[in-house]
Amino acid sequence: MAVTMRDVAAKAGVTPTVVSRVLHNKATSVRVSQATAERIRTIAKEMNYRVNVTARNFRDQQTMMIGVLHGVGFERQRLSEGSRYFACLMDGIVDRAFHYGYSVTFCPALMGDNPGQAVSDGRFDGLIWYSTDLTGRNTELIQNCLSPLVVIHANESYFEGKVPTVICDNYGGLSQAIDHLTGLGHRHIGYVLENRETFSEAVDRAKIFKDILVEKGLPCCDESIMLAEIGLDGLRRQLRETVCTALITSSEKLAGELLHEAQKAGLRVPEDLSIVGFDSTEYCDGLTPKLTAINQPLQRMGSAAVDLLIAQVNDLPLSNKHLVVPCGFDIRESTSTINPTKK
Amino acid sequence: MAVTMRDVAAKAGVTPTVVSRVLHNKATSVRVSQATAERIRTIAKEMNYRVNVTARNFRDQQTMMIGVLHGVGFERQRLSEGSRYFACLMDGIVDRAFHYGYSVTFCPALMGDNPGQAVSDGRFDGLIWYSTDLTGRNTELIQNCLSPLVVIHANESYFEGKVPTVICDNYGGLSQAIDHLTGLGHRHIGYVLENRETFSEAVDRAKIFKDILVEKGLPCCDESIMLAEIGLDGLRRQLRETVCTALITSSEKLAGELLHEAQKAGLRVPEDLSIVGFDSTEYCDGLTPKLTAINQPLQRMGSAAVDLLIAQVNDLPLSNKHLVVPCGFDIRESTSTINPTKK
DNA sequence: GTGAAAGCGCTAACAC
DNA sequence: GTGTTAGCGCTTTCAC
Repeated sequence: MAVTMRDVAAKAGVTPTVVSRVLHNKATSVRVSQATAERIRTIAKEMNYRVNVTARNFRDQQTMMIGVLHGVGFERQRLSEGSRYFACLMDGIVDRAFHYGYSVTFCPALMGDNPGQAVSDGRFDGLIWYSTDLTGRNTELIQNCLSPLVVIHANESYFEGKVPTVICDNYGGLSQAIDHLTGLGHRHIGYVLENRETFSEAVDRAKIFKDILVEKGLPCCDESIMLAEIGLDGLRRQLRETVCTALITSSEKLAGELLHEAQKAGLRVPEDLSIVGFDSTEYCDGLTPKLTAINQPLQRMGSAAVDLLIAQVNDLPLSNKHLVVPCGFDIRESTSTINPTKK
Repeated sequence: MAVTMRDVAAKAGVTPTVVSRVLHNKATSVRVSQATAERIRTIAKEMNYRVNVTARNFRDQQTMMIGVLHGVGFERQRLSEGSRYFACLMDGIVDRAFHYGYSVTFCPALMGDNPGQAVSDGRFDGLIWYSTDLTGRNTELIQNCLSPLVVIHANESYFEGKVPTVICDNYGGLSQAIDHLTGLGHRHIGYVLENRETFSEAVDRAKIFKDILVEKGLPCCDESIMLAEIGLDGLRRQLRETVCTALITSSEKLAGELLHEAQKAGLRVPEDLSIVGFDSTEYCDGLTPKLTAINQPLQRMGSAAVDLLIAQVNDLPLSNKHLVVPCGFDIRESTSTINPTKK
């Protein structure tokens, strides 16, 4: 097997303690003779000794690893297909974790149906929870978790302010989208979200959306909020029958599906219907037409979550443990003025 | 801190050994009285005991983790931008690793400039090396690595057959591309690769490409192989002056850049120039025109690498430790018959 | 300046 | 059926 410190010590005629001091002691007060130190270093090199980081971490009761999870009730997000939501988040998380010298791990126990053990057994110094579902079981898991953690897509009011959170400025993002659409002449604007009440932030955005409509004096009725029934006749019917001339969706993934369904239903986008997505990753550029979208700065949010997490792990003071990151707005091709020939 | 086995044992009036047996022993011959077992289980539950997986793994001298790295001399691949090359590989790796119960880790020590320590210090049970550079320093690193490993993008002949490898069938892939192009009437076909000799497989493909041209009796000259000088006048000059009516690139990333440069140089694709990429991820669908590409089955290659790795880690016999995965060919929009009006 | 001892949490081997 | 011992590799505390 691999050569250990004991082996080096034996060959150098000293104890492991000395070897440890020579090779790993942080600067101050090494108190080993030059000669011994030199000998040990030479021998270590000859024997090709490498410290066993796992053993050290075990002793130090740390792992230098961050775990990533989404809670239960969902499939793991794909990196290779569809929206780049998760890819953006991961790039942001990994960038920042590396900056601090931490690893980032995909763990089957964490991403399975029952992460209860893995979230608390010490195999991760901290966790980043990018949860779309902040109801029932997931709330419970988060609250009972023993490891330091940060939840992305939750705001301060979740978890009674006890758990650090990162979220984008949904109000600001939706406002920009609505202003853009009204600027193009739209007045009947709808919001479409996944037909699952467990998509917590999508639901929150619906509420915010309605508030903004009211504030701006735009028509706001039952029909302003649509639950997507992707792939079903229901959705196409909704699309054909709605009075809305423009729709904002809760995610770019949903916008992509909506776009597809609208086109299958014979609607032209943006001539007959303007669509605005949420997220605005490169995925939007690949759609036809390219998707105009509220820019949720996912990379920055991932990085910010790591900052919050590392501060927690190291007991650093946090001036604010609930981050709200501003949204941008990226105009592409899926929105336009209302076509007077509609219907 | 977290409650340990010792705590449970104390409360139950037994030794940790018994607790370990009751809670974790695999089925057979537990040899603990029903009563004791029940008592221990109850107490463990009450105390909310969770086994410390890190400690167990340390004792077992394993980590259940797979590390991913690309060797030195490159930046870490982005998941969120450009080609989905790395995203596909990762999805394939993670899928299969999870199937075996292994975690997959991005480790800064592994992805930095000097992975020498991390590749061998036991923090990973195995490594997946997706190396574009199989020259000098990286070859050395791979050969001196103490952890089990698999190299993606290397063929049997690298490392004297000692290191397990996964690669796509470059000959088959390039043949399909060339057949497709000749079928459209092209005879002068070029191959474009990154202008870096360290892109080992890109260089290998150039050789294979020329062999195929010769086999099929197509013109093959110095100009058949072009070194990309993306963003420089050089490339545009190459594009304008080449006799080639169709180009095959060593990667979809390069094809994307080439497409861009060609269009900036005033060439229409595919009317004036047909372009075929390599890889064929969703990235190809997002380009304009959509990129026709040789399909390197990256996800399957990632999964296959994990299979090879796990077999190695567990000392299972391997009938073949050099996998060659067949390529597909995806016709999209960037190839067509030769436009007689060219130039 | 160097060494001995102890312990991180767990489990396998070996008593009894 | 249960306990004792020992050790995975490392580092810190304390003694000399």
